Amino acid sequence: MPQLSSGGGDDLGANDEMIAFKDEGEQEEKIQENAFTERDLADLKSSLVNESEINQSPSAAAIRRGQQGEQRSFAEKHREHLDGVSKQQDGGMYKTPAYPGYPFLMLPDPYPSSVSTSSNKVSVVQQSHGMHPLTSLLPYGNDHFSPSPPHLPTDMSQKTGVHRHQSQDLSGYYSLPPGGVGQITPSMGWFPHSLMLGPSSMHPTGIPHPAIVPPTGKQEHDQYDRGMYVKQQVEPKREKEPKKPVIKKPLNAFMLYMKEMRAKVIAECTLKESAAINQILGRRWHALTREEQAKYYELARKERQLHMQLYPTWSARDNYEAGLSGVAGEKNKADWGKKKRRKREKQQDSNTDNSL
DNA sequence: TGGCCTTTGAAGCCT
DNA sequence: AGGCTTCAAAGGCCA
Repeated sequence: MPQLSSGGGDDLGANDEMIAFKDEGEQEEKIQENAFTERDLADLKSSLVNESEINQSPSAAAIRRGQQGEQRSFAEKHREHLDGVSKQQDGGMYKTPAYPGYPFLMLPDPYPSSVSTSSNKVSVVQQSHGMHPLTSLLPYGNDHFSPSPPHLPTDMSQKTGVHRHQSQDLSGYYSLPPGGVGQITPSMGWFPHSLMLGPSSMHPTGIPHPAIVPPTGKQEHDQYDRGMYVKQQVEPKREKEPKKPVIKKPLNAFMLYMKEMRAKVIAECTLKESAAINQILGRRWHALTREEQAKYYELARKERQLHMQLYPTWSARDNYEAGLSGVAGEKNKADWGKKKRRKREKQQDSNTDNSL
C-alpha cells in the first residue's frame, strides 16, 4: 500500500484500507456472512469442482484469471476508495478506536469458533498450527496495542534509518508485564508457547518474534510457537556455506487472517488443499466488515513495525533476488532467474490464451 | 523432491 | 510515478 510506506501515512493507511463493501454490489451478499455458512462452503466446493472440470478445457486458466481480475479490480477500487477516505480516517480510528484494548479484547470476538471450537478436528488442526496467529503480537505490551503508542511514533517505521533502531522501547514490546499476560484469557488455546519458552527460543537479539522461521524449506507449524522469525539454515547437506538466517517478510493483513482462519475453514469444509482453502479465505476476507479487516491491517502494521525494529537492516529485497528463501548465492540467483522466466512465460501464455 | 496452485497485501524492481 | 514482479503461509498434488 502506498500510503503505508509513504512517509508517515503508513500505519494509518493500514486501517484505511477498509472497503466500503456496500459500494460493491457483489459484496452485498457477503456482508452479513461473518459467520461463513456451510452453504458458502458447499458453494465454494461446488465451484471448485466446477473449476476443476473447467480446468480440463484450455480456457480454464483464462477463466481463473478472469476471476482474479475481478478481485484485483475490486482491490483497486478498494484502494482508490481508501485513498479518498484515508485523510478522513487518518488518526480518527486511533483516536477513537473501534476496538479498544485490541487485540486482547477482540479475541473473544468475531471468530470464537476459531479459538474454542469443540470439534476434535478443529482442535487437532489448531494444535498443529500451534497457536493463534495473532499471538504473534502478544509480546507487545498492552500499550503497544493502543491506537497510537506514545513511545512509538507511528511514523517511525517509515523513516528507515532515522528511527529504525532497537530502542529501549523494545523491551517494552517484548517484556511480559504480568498484567499484560494476565489479560490473556485462559480460553486462548493458542496462547503462544514462545512467551513461556526460555531464551532458547529467542531470536539472536534476545527477542522472540514470530516472523522468524525455522530451518526447513517449508515452515514448520510451530514456527510461531517458537517465536522465531529467522530461518536458521541448518541443512546438514549444505554445511559448506554457513548460511545466514533467513528473515522472512512480515505477514500482511490477509496472511494474518489466513493463518487464523485456515484451521476453521479446513474443519468446516474438510478441504485440505491450500489453494482451495485460500480461495475460500479470499472470499471471506472480502466479506469481512471494515472493522474486522481493520483488526488485521492493524496487526499487520504492528508486525511490520516490530519487524523493522528487530531487523533494522532487513529489506524485502533480501528475500527477493535471492529467490530461494533469501539464501544468497549464484545458484540460487540462477534458480531465481529461471523461476522468473517461467512466470513470465506463463503469463505470456495466458495472454495469448486470452487473445485467442 | 521441489514446484505449482491460490489468495491479498507489502515492497522492490523496472520503465 | 505507475505498473509489474516477488514473497509471505499453507498443504495437497504432480512431474
